[in-house]
Amino acid sequence: MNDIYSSEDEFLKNYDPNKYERLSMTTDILIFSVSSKHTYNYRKNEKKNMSILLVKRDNYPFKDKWCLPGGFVNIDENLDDAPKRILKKETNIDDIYLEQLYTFGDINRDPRMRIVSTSYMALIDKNRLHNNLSPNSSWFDITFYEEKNNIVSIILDNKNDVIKFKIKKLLREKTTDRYSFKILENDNLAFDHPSVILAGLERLKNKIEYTDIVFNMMPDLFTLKELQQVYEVILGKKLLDPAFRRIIVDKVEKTNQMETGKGHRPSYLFRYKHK
Amino acid sequence: MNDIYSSEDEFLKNYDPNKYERLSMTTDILIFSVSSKHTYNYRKNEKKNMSILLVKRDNYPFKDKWCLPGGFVNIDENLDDAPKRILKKETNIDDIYLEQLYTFGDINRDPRMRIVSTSYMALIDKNRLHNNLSPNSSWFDITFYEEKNNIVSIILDNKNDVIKFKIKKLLREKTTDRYSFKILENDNLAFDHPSVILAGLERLKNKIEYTDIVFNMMPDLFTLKELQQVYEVILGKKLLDPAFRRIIVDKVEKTNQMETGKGHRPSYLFRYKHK
DNA sequence: CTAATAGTGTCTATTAGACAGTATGTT
DNA sequence: AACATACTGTCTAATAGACACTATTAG
Repeated sequence: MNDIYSSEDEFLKNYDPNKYERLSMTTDILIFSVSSKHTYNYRKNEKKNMSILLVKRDNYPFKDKWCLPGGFVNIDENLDDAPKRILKKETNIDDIYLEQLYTFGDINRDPRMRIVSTSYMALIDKNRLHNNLSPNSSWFDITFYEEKNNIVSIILDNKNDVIKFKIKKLLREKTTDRYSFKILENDNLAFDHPSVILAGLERLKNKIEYTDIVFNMMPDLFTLKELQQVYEVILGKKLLDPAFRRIIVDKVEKTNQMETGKGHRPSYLFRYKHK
Repeated sequence: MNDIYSSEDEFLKNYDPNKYERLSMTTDILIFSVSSKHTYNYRKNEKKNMSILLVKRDNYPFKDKWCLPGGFVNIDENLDDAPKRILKKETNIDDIYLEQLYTFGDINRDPRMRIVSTSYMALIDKNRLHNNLSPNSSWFDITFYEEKNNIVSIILDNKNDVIKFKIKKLLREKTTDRYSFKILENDNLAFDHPSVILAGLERLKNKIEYTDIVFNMMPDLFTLKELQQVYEVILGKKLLDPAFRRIIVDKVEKTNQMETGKGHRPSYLFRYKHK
């Protein structure tokens, strides 16, 4: 086993890449955005919601089920470049916020063969797409709530299909990993993608508190109430106006533009203040 | 490309796993622990420090350099099981805290071939090992400090060898990923392991504030000052005694045992209070 | 005018930071 | 007694939570 070579070059020349059986890698991308639910009272504000882009599979495995956008990592492509390539293909936009989330590598997570998948989370302002989506993809509104016993229910809805699943968060005493999830119920989402989505939602919930990533999902100009609603929907709780404004005030700058056409006092528009 | 099959079974039977060229995966493990530096004044307390276990490579590539313990992921092994197997081999202990850190997958990160590596972070109380280490591995004390311009200097020292490296944290406007690092200087550490170590230190620094993971590095019984010193060395700053005690008091329980043999007032010993 | 929301002032409660004091072992 | 550290009391500063008040628009 420990063959003896006189130099690194010689070693590399003789290296057998098949000493360990090789595997395939894919990447799955959580593309999160914010949606607005229209209300039929002209006075009332729209309701904000999180949404996620899913793709309908037109091929086996999991034919006709929904799944996260993704694909194989090419052999001559940096791991990080795979999600960028797919994101570009899917949205036709280059500069999208993207961060690595977690790598899922259970033996049987893919029925085809051994495939390890590194998931990424992308945040985008949906309006930048101008409905410029590939035909088999669709935005799903996200509703999620935590029941007792560390069970999380997630509902995805694109007005035609509703996808529901439940996941139990496993808290082991020692090898405690945040993303150790067990899928309890799942109808229509392919692979282990329910776990990936939950991992993403938890990352988002966590990072929104100590980073500025929300602004990647906001348009250039927004009201503070809109921003607050995005925080609220991600954190799953109401925030008090004065407290929220105290926290956010250093991150945004007021413009002299205002909303119009609302049946109530109009709000100033703000933009993200890069530091 | 879109072959037509009448069923998922038929599709799987005909699936060609070589449609995409396959690659190898490895895992690298950051095994963190706490060390104590003896002082030659009988009155003074020992100084605590973080330490990390490194292995001297006895084979190419990077022969005779130090690296993180790790190895190839087997084709019939869950991704998470690879670090567990290696950790068991390295320490002969089963129940070690372990969490996935990040997956590094640049094309040329390994001179042998295309290898993607998922790194894990393990936390252990060094005393559980009873110096039961494999002969080519060694604990290195960690010193790190952040210079200006997002440059971090890290020094690893095992009293025989000193390993120094500098890393620049890249903050890109859009695709901002925490672990986008550029290695500026590096003498003696193999592969991209400097980046892996920095990623681990940052994760630790972050998670110590909102989780109880520190206790995985502590012995069963410890003084509050020892615990405080571990916090201080991970966070890189001094903490005030009363403030620290206020925060920690709910997580520990006082025993009726005390230290002995110190040239000053002895401290009560505490243990972690699992909730 | 009214409904609905925007935006602010201020009081209180909680938490964090700072410092000084008292307590207690070994040599 | 002297040293070094353990541990606590308390004051102050900063932050978070709560509520109420004023402001402003479309219809």
